[in-house]
Amino acid sequence: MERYNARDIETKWQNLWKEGGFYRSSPDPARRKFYCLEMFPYPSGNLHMGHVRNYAIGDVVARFHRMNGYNVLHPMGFDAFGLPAENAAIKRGVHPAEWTMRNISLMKADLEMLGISYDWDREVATCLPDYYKWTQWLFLLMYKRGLAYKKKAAVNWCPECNTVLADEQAETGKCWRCGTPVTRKDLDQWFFRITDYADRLLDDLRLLTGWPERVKTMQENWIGRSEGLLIEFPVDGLDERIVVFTTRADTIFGVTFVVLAPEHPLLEKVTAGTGRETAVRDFVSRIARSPAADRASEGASREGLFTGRYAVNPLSGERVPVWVADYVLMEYGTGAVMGVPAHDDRDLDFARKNGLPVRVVIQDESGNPTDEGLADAYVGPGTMVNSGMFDGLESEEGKRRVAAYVEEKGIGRRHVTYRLRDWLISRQRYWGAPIPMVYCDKCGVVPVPEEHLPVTLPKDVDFVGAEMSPLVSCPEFVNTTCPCCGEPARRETDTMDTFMCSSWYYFRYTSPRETRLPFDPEAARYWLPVDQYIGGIEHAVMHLLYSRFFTKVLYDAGLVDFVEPFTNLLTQGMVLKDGAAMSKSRGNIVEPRELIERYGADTARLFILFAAPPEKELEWSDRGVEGSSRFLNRVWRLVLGIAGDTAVDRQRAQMKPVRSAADVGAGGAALRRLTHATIKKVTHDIRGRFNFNTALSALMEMVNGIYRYMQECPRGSRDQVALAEAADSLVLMLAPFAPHIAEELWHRLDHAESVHLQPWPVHDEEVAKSQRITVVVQVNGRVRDRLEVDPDSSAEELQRAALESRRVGRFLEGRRIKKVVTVPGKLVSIVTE
RNA sequence: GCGGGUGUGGCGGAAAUGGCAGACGCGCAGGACUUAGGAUCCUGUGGGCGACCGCCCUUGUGGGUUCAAAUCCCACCGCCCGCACCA
Repeated sequence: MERYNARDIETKWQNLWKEGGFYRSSPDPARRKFYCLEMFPYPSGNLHMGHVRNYAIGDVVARFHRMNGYNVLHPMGFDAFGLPAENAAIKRGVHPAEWTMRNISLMKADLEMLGISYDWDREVATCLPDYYKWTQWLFLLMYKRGLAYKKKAAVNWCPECNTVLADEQAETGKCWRCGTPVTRKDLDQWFFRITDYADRLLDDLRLLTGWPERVKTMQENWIGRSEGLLIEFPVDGLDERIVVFTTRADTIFGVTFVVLAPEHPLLEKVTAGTGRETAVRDFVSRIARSPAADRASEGASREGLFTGRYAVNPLSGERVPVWVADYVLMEYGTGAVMGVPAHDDRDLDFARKNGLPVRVVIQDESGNPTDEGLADAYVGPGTMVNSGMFDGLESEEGKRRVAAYVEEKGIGRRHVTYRLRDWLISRQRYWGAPIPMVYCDKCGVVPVPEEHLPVTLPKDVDFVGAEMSPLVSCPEFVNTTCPCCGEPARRETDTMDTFMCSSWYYFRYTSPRETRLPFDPEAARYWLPVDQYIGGIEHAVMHLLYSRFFTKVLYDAGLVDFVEPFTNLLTQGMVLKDGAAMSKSRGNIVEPRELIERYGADTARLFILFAAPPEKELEWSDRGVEGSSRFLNRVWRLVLGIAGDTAVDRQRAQMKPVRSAADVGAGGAALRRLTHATIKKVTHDIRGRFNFNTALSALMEMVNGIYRYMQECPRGSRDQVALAEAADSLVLMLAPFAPHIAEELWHRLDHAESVHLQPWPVHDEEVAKSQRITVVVQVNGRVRDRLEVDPDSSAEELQRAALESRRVGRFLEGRRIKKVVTVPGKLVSIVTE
């Protein structure tokens, strides 16, 4: 028999699919659409296993839906702006554009080699002018809507990448890309007012029923909505008020000090005239120099200094000292906190270090804690004590009453604050979309008019690393004329965060050659939102939050009619080897290209889909790969054997249900049952739950079953109808997983059309149903016998059969039956005394 | 610390709603075919006992609910991930 040669088959079909434009898609209002999207890659030059897994999963989803009659959009492109290209330019002298475009073609070749069903006509690369023109257009949209603004702020700076980072990109005090601890820098930067959308980004998480709970929780925590109270503390001896934010208004009588952040604008004024000016200034500059990561960690020292000034507790009238300390962050709340050491861990730590008093104002039912017996801060709920007119109130009620009181007196108000900060989008790098703004001495900051877009990146620049965008030293780029007055002006030299490019690419795919707008609203209305988005969990906050924000802005601008871009989200697990993520330094990398060259794309895809469910981590196994290869070989030989079995006239069953007993020969009924039960199981596993591993195991069982049938029935007595149906069904169901071998075998089974254009097989419930099923009989919870019965046996019949069983009888001897539970189709459970 | 996840044979992993634990695959053992096989095909494979007839134990640990628990409840332990001075 002809051997299975994966590589030959794969290149053959890939070429034919390409020529036939097989996976091209266009809107068709008459058909249900399905937008299947995988996160597009950064073109680093080579595909890694994580990509393969991502795209293999996506391809099953896309192909499955196509076979189920959906009009499927399945595009691919490249997130092509970014630092590695620029670093390559500095290191090796290659131009970032050249480096990137070469990598794109390399990766595209890898993707094609995998046989993923992309509509390549819709390919986008974010670094091309006809794409980034629209990224710039969207920046202008943000600007017009008052959502883009420039401000000087202390921002995260990565000394390795030589650029600033958004908060989301410096999550643990380290650069998301290179892991270098970030430092603080005061810079004039462009921001997007994502905080204006904080509530909607939070509330609309409820709409995302197709998202993993985990991702929603991460976003919820990141947005960090917190309800509380702003309260003014007048400064003793000055006409100034320190405004603090607190979520624990019920503890206000426990305030024994007030703390300002080192960057607090009032600090200098407060300190002035106290004789402590120098000490405070020295302290502040020392803190400013320390790494941001140190300051932002809980284990840090909590250093502070008395400012020499006092503030007045607006409720108790008590004078409390004003301190400055590193543990208070200017970025959160008001940059000032009221110190309640008895009921806050950090305040207690700080108070103990600095000899400040501690006063308990909340106690539980048993009157704890007390000032004397306080070991740890008591942060739980309780009753207010030592709190004047509020004594005796339960803490939640106390919060409300204090808030009402403060608002009535005009010394504060209820306030909601967020952890989320505005999105810093400036980058001091070359390889990004230029921010389309111009600085004119006369007109100030002026946006580039839409009709002048794109602001093109100049090709000739000096990349030698500096702390400023290489564009600064490119006079042809910088020098321009003011769009308002026509006088000489300077261009903005920072480029945009690449996350901006990736926040809207799924819109562009719907009409990638649109020239009047970033996307054709008509096409977007048909295709969007994305029905299934698939990618890594690492983007849970960054990319996915930004994309949601963009979508909401586009909605507000009337460009789209939905508020969430991704209806269903699947976060695939990592690919591990020897228990750890594949990495160069660890030396545990498996190269997809080598794998494909050795076993073929179908084997590679099959193994990845079989080894673990998509959401879980996948432990790589070279042996497992061999197993998948063996399975495909088994399928190959089986189907070819059936196709070549000309002993009897072959009839195509075409999934028609059995009409009469005459349709089915010896053993044919059992084979048909296997076929239809497998169709049922595989369909269910793919559709609802993406359990590709169990779907594949069902196909393996089916193959085993067909082999058994062949072995049990000699050549002449086989049921050709049932066999043809089995082979057809098997190949059809294999098509989404291993598209090349399925296509080849489909043609070998004498079908003229592509397997990928066939409808997904439908099972017949009657045929799938077993004639006999096993019902277990338990005595006192232990299985004592198994009954082979008709699936429709009634409870009474089952019970009678169970009690008649000799095996069961042995365990019933001398005992009285107390109870019998019968579940038809499942079991009979007998309980004795 | 807070939030989320996870724990099942030698390994990857199965067990829709509580109802035969260990599907499928890998590995291993034995056999068949072979000059040979690391190809292919059969058989066996959680642990223990035992006249292949079976019995007992077993889903991180300890309790509980139930005729029945990997699955539900309570407490604990391990590992993984995210956030982490957020007032």
